Amino acid sequence: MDDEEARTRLLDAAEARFYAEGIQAVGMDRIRAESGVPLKRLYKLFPAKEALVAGYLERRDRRWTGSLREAVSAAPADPVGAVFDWLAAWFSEPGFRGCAFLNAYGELGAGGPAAVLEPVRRHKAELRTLLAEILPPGPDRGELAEQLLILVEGATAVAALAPGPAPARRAAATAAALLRTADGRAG
Amino acid sequence: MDDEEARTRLLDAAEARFYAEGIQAVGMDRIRAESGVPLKRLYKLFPAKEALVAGYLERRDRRWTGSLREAVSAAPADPVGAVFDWLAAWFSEPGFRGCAFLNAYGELGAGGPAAVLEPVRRHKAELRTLLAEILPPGPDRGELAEQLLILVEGATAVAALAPGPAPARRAAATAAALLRTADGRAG
DNA sequence: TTGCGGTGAGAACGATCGTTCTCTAGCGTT
DNA sequence: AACGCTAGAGAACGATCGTTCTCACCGCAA
Repeated sequence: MDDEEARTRLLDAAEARFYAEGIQAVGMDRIRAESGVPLKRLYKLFPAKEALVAGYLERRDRRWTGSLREAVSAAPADPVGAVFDWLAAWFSEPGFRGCAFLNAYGELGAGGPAAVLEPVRRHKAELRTLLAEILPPGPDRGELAEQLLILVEGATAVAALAPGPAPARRAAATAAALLRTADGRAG
Repeated sequence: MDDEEARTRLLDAAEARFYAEGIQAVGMDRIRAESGVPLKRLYKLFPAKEALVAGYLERRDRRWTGSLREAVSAAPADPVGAVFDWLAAWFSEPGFRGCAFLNAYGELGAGGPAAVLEPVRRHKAELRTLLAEILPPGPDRGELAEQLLILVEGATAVAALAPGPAPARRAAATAAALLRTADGRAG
């Protein structure tokens, strides 16, 4: 097992445990046991738990945002609908437990380590950008993107406590009403 | 200092620290130091940390829901608008850091102690009920309440990372669009 | 064969956690 | 004055945390 594979196994274990049980609730020894990577190597690749948490969030962000971006690209006729379809599938995955980034932020607080807070902020900035990109250009674009963001976050928060596609469907219906109204105002 | 006052001071300290820093990050000794209540009395009033956390969430739920309910009652002409005005004020409070219940749920996970999970679920059920009550009767009432809930949760989640009244204002505008559309469909 | 740098397994360390125990000081009753 | 009860202050306990250290073992250059 080379460093690359060890790194992957560590991040796999970290993501599974941190997301399911919370960050503080999972010790480094659990990561070692679940990944099969010796503690010494763990600390060579991630010099402290903080680095492992940051690595977990950064990799999850790349995968999450990349997957959403793919889904949007695959449906150029209705990118907004694609976002909520994608959310519905995500909410239905076994073990879904809300947004990993908001969970981490809620757990660590605003005074948490910068190496952890920064991926959280970057993740939300990327989501904001993506939502703006799928809206038609116009003076309301930024404002509408912010409103879409609220719908996405709201559906995710509601689904965190009651998993399933329903919150995504409801948010999609709300988004449709919102965009219809905006169209009316614009045209 | 009788038991009643000790209890209040303990819950005050617990709420301040747990909300600001997270539950696992705050030890019982910090609660003792901040409240001025001896450890022995603390454990007499709350036999374990779990009980203190449950007490914190339950009291916060009563205060939070009660305050929102008051604001709604005071504006019978526009109760939905009152909800988002109330949210805007909440988001602007110093130290605002999102929904205490979702933060606790995210931190403790679905496998957390029932004494903690139950107040979280009850809080969300109460909010759902309150939102349904302020909507005009009709076949869409339940569905609209769920959509309002998504807007409330979404605004709260967005404001958690960027405090201020803006997310509440945007959610209010979205709610207005939603209700206008629903009116059109109904009448 | 001898030495050596690096690795794995896991013990060890100091800190901190939730919780309990010890000891003492005060107070009301007789 | 002597007693028993309660409560405060804080030490103590066992567990667990993040992190480091020990030591035996390996592959490989001379």
